[in-house]
Amino acid sequence: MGRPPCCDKEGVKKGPWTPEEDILLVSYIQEHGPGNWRAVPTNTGLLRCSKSCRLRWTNYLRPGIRRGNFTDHEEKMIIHLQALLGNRWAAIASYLPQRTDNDIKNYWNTHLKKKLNKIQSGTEGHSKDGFSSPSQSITRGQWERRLQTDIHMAKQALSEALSPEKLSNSGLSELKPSTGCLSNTKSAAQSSTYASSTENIARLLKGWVRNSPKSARSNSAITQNSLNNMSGTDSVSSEGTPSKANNGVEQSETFESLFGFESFDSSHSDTSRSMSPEASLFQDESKPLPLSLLENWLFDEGVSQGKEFLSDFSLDDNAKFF
DNA sequence: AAAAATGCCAACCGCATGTCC
DNA sequence: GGGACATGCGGTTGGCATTTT
Repeated sequence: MGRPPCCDKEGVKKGPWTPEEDILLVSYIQEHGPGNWRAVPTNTGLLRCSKSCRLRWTNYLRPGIRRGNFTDHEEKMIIHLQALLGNRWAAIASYLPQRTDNDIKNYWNTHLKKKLNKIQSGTEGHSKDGFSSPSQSITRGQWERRLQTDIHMAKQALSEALSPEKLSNSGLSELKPSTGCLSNTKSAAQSSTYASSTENIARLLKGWVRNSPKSARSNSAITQNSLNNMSGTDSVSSEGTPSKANNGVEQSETFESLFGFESFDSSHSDTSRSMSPEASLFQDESKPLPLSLLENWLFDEGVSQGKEFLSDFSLDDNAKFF
């Protein structure tokens, strides 16, 4: 059966975090950087299990998180990615660096699933608008060709995007992690329905990011390790990561191309430009999922449903409903 | 105004996966 | 190679907030 869960210990507190706990956690991470979660409860005196600490940090406290108010574009991204990837929320979140997997999952379960159900039931049997049920969709060969075309275009865009001249022309080389982080934190505080206590913590984090490049760097290493695989790579230099940030922006465009997005909305542009350290790392050239990987996966047996769905549910069609 | 119903989201749980010795 | 431990991920739930009756 394996070992008992870490949270089974007696004296481990559960339930909502208090501002005091948040501050304890943040100040500890400020000093030591994220990671080694096992040691966090002991070293901070928090009566929380390590998992709880990690979750609290990654889903709530870490800088650069944007909360609430999903934009139309984000909605479309999520819908499309969900069709592509299924309920792989962490993978989906890697394409929306400022959103946590938990946030996206919640949003999907509470908003988008219903929306889509409504749409699908409303259009069932009506193939006009190009929105028919999967069972009567175009043939496998047709959608595979369509998909291959998309992927080909995306690859082309990617290679263009990653060409040196494009990278140096993007004007993002002045991007500094701290500024990005600050703006993100600010926007998070503005747009969300945070409890005031959490806003305080956001302010605390602002100061931290500004004052502690070392911490900011370590901080960046926590996000989406499975995808980023950033072990030992100092991806964020003390002066920021112009090239990688650029890659991120361009890759977003590439992804946009893959999905046929016409343009990112302003909020997305802002996100890209004011990217937090971890956000820029998300956008490192090795992540999110490389297209080739996605491509391989797409042609894997198990995802035919998603592909069928995609073939019928293009973003353009979908956009009519949002 | 109060009770009931519904929505929403932070947090928990347990399994999967990665890493280290 | 394999066991123990640490971390990540996705599904689920508890409880607060909001809306409806």
